[in-house]
Amino acid sequence: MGGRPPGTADERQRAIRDAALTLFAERGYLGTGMRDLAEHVGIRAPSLYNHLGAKQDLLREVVDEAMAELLAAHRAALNSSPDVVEQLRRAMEAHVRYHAVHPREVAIVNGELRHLEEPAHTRVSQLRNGYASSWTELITRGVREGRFVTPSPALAALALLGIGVAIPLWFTEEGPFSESELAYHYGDMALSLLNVVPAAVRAGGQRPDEPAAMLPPSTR
Amino acid sequence: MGGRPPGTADERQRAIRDAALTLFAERGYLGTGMRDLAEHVGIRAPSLYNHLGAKQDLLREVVDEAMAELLAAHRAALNSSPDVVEQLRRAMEAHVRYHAVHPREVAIVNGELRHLEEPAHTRVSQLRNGYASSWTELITRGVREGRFVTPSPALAALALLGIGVAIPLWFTEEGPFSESELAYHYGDMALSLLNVVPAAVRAGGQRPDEPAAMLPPSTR
DNA sequence: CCTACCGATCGGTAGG
DNA sequence: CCTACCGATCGGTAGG
Repeated sequence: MGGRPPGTADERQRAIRDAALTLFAERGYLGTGMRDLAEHVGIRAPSLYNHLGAKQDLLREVVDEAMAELLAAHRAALNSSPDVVEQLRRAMEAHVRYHAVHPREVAIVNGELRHLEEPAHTRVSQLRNGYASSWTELITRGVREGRFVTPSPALAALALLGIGVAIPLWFTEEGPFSESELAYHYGDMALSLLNVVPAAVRAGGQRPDEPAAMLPPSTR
Repeated sequence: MGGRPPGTADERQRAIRDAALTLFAERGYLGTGMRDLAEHVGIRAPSLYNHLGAKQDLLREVVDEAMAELLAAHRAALNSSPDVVEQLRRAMEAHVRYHAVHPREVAIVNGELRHLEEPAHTRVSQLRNGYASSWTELITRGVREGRFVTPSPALAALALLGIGVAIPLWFTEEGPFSESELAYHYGDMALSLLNVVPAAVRAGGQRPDEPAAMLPPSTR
């Protein structure tokens, strides 16, 4: 059975996956050798092939898991409330929280996707496009309901997505903000960017597309 | 003197630089071989070394030029007006415009910087940090003057930077927006995100940190 | 899990 | 500008 440092085959596989996450994020997919990966885990390179079929499998598994978790958090945010403003806030918090908590996954999904072979590349690209479309649809609905004021829901969606995407780029050297501070403040910023019209104002009978009193920076 | 397809040595050097820009952006620094570069230019790989010292030189030159142009556009925006709101708008427009017009340079600066060797890596990293600091200082000044309302100038700065950084990521397949539309709309969004207080409201004697009437989406 | 090793490809040089 | 070629390193396999 298993030796001492190794542990079970399952633990090994998780250790390899974690090493891939760290090294692919730090050095890139092409910049990471199987020998680097093996050394990180404490074995020799050929032994890795007892746990995986090819280097490419590691990239695919890491990217698949990352996309699944991001999309699950997004769906949960959308299901958390019937109110479009609250949905937007929670979706932004989930987006920011994911990017802050999973910098390695984000770096890989945003930077190494081109090294993902077909058919996985096309499949993951469609998931990403679907994510962006969901944001555009959410904002479009908010505009239709008179709660958001923005000239282009698609551009606003890309702006909000970009805010999250950049987090790991600028926070490589452990910044001064916690994950929750980031989520909270960026949630507010998303509402500011969309010029949110408070429900009370709408109910008060003002025309929705008229400039309305601004929310204070924090609504909690 | 020069043959026909080649042209002058200077034209060759520019052609090589342009091929590096395209290929480093598309396939990454490590994913681009000297043979790929040579083929793109129409010569054999060893002949490249009549025009450059090493592959690394190409990366350094591309990154240096990109940073210089971005920073020059940023300084021009800051010098365009004494008004902090106008400075912010123009800085955002310059930021967005650069990222929309130079997707290859942006992809390389944001994705391949880790392959830049010292001392260039440290030097360029400092330029980037200086750029981010300039944004934070601009927003801090706007808050101090009562023109912006935001709980953290640093986080707001990172958000605005992120909006630009993501543009080439999501616009790989030629989107439906022009460079000028992007700059214009994102300029507005930046002002919304910062809860801009119009100069007229300030002059009217309201307390600067009190929630004020919101600007309409476009101020032009 | 290891050692030994393979064919391919890499950046770059020699020499003209 | 070319052909010929070098040493190093790559992902992966053989065989136990």
